[in-house]
Amino acid sequence: MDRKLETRQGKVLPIKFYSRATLSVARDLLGKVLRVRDGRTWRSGYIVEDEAYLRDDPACHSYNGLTKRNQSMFKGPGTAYIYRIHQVHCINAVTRPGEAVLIRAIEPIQHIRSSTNGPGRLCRALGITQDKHDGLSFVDSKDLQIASNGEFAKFGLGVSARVGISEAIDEPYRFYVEDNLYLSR
DNA sequence: CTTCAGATCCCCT
DNA sequence: GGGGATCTGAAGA
Repeated sequence: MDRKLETRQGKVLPIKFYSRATLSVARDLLGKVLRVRDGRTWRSGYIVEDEAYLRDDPACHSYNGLTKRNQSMFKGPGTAYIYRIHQVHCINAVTRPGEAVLIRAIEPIQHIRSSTNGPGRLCRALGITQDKHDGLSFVDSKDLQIASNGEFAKFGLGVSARVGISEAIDEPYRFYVEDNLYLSR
């Protein structure tokens, strides 16, 4: 990997970053680097769209408590929660117990070969699967990380209702980088 | 441009 | 047995 790309990788976010109010974490994840190991290098992109899911939130997978599927949501701040829906994988960053941020779109940085606008598509582009990555820690894992490199340009913060849910459909818990070219839809 | 059905299977009730 | 934090392609306005 050349030096310029090395620099662009940035520093892994500490567990402290995730141990905060989920809405704050969702806002602050915009512009951070999501990366997945691909041999000697990374597949990576800037997070440009995400959604918060809270504990007392009918749209949240943990709303009815701990189950087999959502157990990663209770493994602590900075855990990756990956679930499948309709043959597609989606990735979340866990914050407080039972709360998480769904990553919905990334702007490609490195080794991205297919579209990344949408939670299912970005997981496919990065090679993220439930089998390989569910329950890993973004803080400790050598294969799955979120980092800050300080290079993402200043941006306007967009806020809207969440996408694709049938409960709590009006809550303004979706955050995105205004005018970014890689948003979903 | 927008809406809508279908795919397809794992998880939960 | 029913539905889903999705995606795609087809049809309509």
